[in-house]
Amino acid sequence: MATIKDVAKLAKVAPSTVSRVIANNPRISDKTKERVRKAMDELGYHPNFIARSLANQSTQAIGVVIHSSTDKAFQNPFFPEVIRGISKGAHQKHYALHMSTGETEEEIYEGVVQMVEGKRVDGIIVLYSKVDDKLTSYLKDKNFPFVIVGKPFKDMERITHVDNDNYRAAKEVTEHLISLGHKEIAFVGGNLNFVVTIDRLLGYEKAIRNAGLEYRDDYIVHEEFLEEGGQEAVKELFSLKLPPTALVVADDLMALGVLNKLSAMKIQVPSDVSIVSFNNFLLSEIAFPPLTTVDINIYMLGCEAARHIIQQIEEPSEPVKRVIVPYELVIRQSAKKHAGPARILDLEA
Amino acid sequence: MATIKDVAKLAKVAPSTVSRVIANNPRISDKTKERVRKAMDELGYHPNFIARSLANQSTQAIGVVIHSSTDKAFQNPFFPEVIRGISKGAHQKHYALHMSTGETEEEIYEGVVQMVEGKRVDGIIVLYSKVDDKLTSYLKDKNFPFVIVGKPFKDMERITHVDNDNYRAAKEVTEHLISLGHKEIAFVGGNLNFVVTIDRLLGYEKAIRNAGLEYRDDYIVHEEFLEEGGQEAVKELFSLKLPPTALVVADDLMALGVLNKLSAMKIQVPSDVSIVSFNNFLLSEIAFPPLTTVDINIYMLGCEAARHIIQQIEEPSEPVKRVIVPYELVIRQSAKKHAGPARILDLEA
DNA sequence: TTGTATGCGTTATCAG
DNA sequence: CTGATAACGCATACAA
Repeated sequence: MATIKDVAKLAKVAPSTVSRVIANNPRISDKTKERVRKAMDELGYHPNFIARSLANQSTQAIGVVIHSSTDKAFQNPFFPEVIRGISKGAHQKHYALHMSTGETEEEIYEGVVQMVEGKRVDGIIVLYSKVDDKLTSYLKDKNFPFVIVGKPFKDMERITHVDNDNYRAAKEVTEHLISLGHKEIAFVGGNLNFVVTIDRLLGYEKAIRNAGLEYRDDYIVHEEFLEEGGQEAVKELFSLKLPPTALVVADDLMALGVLNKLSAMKIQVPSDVSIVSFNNFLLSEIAFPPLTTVDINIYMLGCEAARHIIQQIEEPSEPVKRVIVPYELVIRQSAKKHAGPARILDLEA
Repeated sequence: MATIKDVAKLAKVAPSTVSRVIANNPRISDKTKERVRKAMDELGYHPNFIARSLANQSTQAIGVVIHSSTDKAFQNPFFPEVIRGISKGAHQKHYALHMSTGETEEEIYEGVVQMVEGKRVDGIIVLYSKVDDKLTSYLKDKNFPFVIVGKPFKDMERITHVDNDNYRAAKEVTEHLISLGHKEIAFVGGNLNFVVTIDRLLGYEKAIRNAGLEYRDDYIVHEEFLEEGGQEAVKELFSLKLPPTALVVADDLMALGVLNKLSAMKIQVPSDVSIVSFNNFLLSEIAFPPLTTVDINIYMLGCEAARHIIQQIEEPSEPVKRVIVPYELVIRQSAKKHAGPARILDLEA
């Protein structure tokens, strides 16, 4: 394989000159540039990235960290979509992606330490945010460039992150349900260790309280995924003396699970119960009924994360930033005006 | 940051000795090993991966190539699941993953060339297989280690690949439908440029012909995704003089789209029409009705791909291999015995 | 069993 | 504008 020296020899210049041609250094005459370039393709020369990285102390690669791959939620389409966004942002600046996953939390932590200490990446994007995360603390202590997709559990003003305003989105979506005449609104969320779940729950609560509705603990359900356990959860929700007429579900995939259980229980959506959820995956459009959902713009989340980590890498003095990606309520057919008993109550009032 | 020299100095040995300790070279006395190790953690030393790569001519990283990220199919859960498998296989052997994506086909091709020529990876896993693929030819010509997930379009016996027997799976699943009494069976597939689509179509055809049923062109529909266009496709299928009573759908996500259109058209699954599909995503279980589908074991597909590319990297004389991952027909509720007019025909016969 | 010297392919510093 | 030369951090052949 041709090296810089071979090119130098063929073009009858010094290796350093070739290096400068690669960098398109303006202090090289056009004539020699020409000559060197000719030699380069004559030899099919491509610079060795590893050698360059060593000399440069920069890899042009950004590390991507995802939570444990054993997690069922891993099959969530959030992942490919955010990667797609990251790729876009990274590609523009000629950065590549580097991943080191593991099964256990400890394994992934070790993997990240390896990539940081081993200098395999210039910066890191953490694709989740959870309570008391060891990794975040490590990165912060090391003062290694990183950004979080989501809201940091702590040190928010000291960690660059890109997030949606999940609190407001949840509030808004709940208010949407309220404006539709619903009063019995339940919340079906995911793992409370993730900050996003907390935010959405809080937004839901705020809307409920603002509207003067009762905030009931038995209307709050948390499930990793709507399989066995979740089945029970939904069943319980609808065996309450006062079952909900509407559901705020934390994620489209979960909403799909809810839809399934409901169908099995002969409960119709949206005529018997309305559902709104989050994320707007491709599948939320092809669900039946198509889901009314909050489009959180996952692609942009990824793209911005990439742009900002690169900014931080290339300009270390860059201040900490909080990037809020806009969301949009996409009205489809899973939520509609409440037309049950509660309405009658309305008329009586 | 501490280097090997600092450790050497502190432990009062030569740098080369430290290097040998890292490699756990048996020719170093336990006593000095001890001393060096102590120095290592005293300094918080971690080897520099880049430097090591340069000296070694090996990066311990494997490149992962996915098809154009603009593709809608990118949101397909196949992706995270196969990555999960790859991670598993790679992690065991201490390999990391490297990705370089692009929007256009040309961009991703260039990205791969960069990672190959730039020596950023030791081998490559190509996560798709399509007709006349430029990339495959390049890798083959370069004689660079790579494996394909799927069946190579050509040079099958000269390219290591891991695949399902999609032909047989499709045949079997079609026969399942036939055994259920269906005679009007349509095929809803994806892009015919992908070998997997071709294989599944062929298996379907074989089963149809074996059973002495008519192979009808108007029963074959191809859609990227069941959005606008697909809506039409399904509609047309069911406006035929003799509409199908069962559908073989090439992918669960598409099946979900079909389910949606059918619901909208008031066609019931499985009472009016049966559906079987492929992949067994998480969502196929939570669809309504839960999908009868072929579990192609995506995780194992990824895991085996990783294992074999690593084998090929570490043992270049390793022969070309064809790895067939088993599939399994998962019977759920989207397909059942045919009980319509065709049955009456049976009785008449 | 350990140390010395050299190379991996670039970039950067300093002369000229 | 261009050429030597020294890093970058580690591995390894050869010596001892």
